[in-house]
Amino acid sequence: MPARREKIQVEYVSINPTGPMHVGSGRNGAIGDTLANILIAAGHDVQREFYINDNGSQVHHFGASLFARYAHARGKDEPFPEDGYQGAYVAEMGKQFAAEYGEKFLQMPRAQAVREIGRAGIEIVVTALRATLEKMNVRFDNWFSERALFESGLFDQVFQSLKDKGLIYDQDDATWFAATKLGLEKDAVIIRSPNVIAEPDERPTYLAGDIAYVWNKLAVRAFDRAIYVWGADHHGDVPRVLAAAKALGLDVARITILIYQFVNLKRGGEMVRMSKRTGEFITLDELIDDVGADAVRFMLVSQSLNSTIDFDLEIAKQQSDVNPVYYVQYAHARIAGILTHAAELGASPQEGDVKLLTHAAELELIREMLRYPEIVELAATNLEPHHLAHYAIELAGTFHSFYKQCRVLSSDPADAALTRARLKLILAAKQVLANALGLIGVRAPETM
RNA sequence: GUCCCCGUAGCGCAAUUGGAUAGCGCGCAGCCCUGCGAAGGCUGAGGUUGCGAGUUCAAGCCUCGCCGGGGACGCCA
Repeated sequence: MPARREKIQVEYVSINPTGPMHVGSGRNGAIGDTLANILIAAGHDVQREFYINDNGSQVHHFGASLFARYAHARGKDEPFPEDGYQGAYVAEMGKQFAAEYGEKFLQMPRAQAVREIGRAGIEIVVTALRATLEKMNVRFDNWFSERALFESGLFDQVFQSLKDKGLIYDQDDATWFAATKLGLEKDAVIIRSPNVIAEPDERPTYLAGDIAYVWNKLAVRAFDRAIYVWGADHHGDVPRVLAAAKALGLDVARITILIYQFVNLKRGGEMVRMSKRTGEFITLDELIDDVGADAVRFMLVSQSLNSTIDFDLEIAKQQSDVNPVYYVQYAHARIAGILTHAAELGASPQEGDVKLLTHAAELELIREMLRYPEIVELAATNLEPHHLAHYAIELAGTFHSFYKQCRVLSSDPADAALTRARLKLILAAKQVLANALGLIGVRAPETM
């Protein structure tokens, strides 16, 4: 148990809901969800959150792309936006909308149509994201809308607060956050110039949302701690958010932004170039269907956040041995098999006397099980989910070794007491394996 | 140019925050199923932890400098 039960929010995935997930987001989900599980196991009060970027320019871009595809599907001539989303899924959605809504979006002013179709599209994508994440056992307690930060007036409030502190200024028609006054190297635009974007509600940059959001987390909702899971490409944003939080009077020690490195997809050693434009794009969904949810999740969570993951499709598919998740699951299923057999024989772990467990392999297994709480605490303290995966492998190995050396079931009545003791032992081992796998979000199967 | 991550056995990765003989999986050379699941167990080969200095009783881990790989430095998300 921790010294103090903290109210912790873990926010993860939070990708733009404008397209399917790729493997990197899968890593984010595996990390975040596992971390949340671990913190709960360590005795904390945890809330899991997905931040939906449903505000501003990305909705516009997505909406404009979708509108164009929709219009085409209705036989109308509509120019496709230059920086639009070219993925086939957008065209597919455009067709769906054409069938479902008919002329509806063509009968309203274009700006309104783009906005409405964009929002409708995002809703559909979010539903799809949710389904993909569910497959991987990645769950959330709350889906938080970025737009709400602006519509509720919270952004205006923190903006004013920064302004009062002299940290906001206008230049080149844009509004800037004076990060240099807080020791950073550059200032950053917080509200874009009208020359760049016409629609007022699309002018706030991501930084604007991030600042309002951190205030919402720590001041409004009063979490003791806010943990973010971000990809390496966002590491440059960290100092700005922290600086802004500090300027608002928040204790930055309550904020932890975890940065994980990229996932490279490979096929037989060759890098698979992921490009939304060219269409050579392997979605997380396809990967899960191909490789299996347990294998994908285990792989993504078993490596330290600091190391880049090379995910080779050939290896992951063809040689399942390469993925130790089966090794661990096999240990669990093996125990389940013995227990089933034991029940058939009428043997029971009831009243098993652990004092009879004196074999070196038995003691080793007990020792390994006793490490579990220590590992959970280590992972919770350091926010390092990968320890659980490695521990699970080691526990499975210890069990397999025990299994070879010590027979559990015996038909000899003279062994009855030892059998009960060993049944008790493996029942415990099964539970610990299931617990470890549960934290990782991987199934603990009774049979394989 | 500045900043972040990585470099550990042929390959993929660990190493409980600086501690004793650096571990695990795959692969490789062998061995073990006429009794509980061989998706398993056992034995063996394979390491100057990228290179060079430094700090320390002690460095894979900390500091500095190189080399190599990846990422970030937008009125993009």
